[in-house]
Amino acid sequence: MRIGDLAERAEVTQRTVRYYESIGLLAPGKREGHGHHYYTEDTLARLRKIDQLKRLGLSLEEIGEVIDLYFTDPSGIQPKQKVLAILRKHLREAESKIGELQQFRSELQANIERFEHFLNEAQPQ
Amino acid sequence: MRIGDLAERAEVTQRTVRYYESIGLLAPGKREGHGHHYYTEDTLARLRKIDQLKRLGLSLEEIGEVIDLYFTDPSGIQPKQKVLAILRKHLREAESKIGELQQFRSELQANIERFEHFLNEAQPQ
DNA sequence: TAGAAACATAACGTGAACGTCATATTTTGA
DNA sequence: TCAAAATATGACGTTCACGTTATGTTTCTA
Repeated sequence: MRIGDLAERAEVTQRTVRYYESIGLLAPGKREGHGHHYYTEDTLARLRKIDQLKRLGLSLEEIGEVIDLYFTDPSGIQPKQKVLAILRKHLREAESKIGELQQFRSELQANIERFEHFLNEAQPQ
Repeated sequence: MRIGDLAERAEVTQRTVRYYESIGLLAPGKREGHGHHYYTEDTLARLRKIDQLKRLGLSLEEIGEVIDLYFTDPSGIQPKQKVLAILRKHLREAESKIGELQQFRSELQANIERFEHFLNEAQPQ
């Protein structure tokens, strides 16, 4: 199939397909000479796997580190272990961000109180 | 004074001064003809006020919305009220982000458990 | 009155994942 | 066979606050 069909079936834009090709996430479709690119069902499966991993919150770079395993490890264990490690890292990062935001929030609250206090002094009543 | 002194006393780079001028946060220093720009203590005070507001977490755009009040309202009440409104908005945004991150964290935890479960089934022992 | 120091201005780079033209070529359908 | 549809390729835009060259001009100092 050509890029139009591929993109439609994968529910992405043609731009996305080309972008993935440009960053090496997807092999460019084969072609004869300088004509159009032709893709197979394998490319479609790969695009769908990419989307699935994106929905888990992986970046394209992280997806690039695991995607090949999905198509080389027949047991499916290796890719899942790697994804698991990435998810655990994300969990740590999320918890760290939550902590930072909570810190930021309490600083904000303190500053708000300072301003409120000042304005109450300046404008009694 | 010229930009070198100004930047040094304000503890910013010359690039920062010029950037602020380019986005209208700072009036360009006066000059005669095509020579150098000359600044006064007022500019220095303005840069210090900008820095102070940055440390409260305001973006340059938000600072642009309040900075003039600091130099036109002698009571200082108006700018503080506006900053207070912005800080309250930041507080709401921070709380919202915390909520989203907590949601994200629990989704991550659920996914991690799924993966762990699968891997335990596949590789008993 | 040079050479040095300071300054002015322009322009690209940073990060992620594409969106959105613009232009040129290929393939298809009548 | 010729126009229309699809595709290929390139390049700029998006967010924020500047950092970092690069090149040319002005001011200062010995």
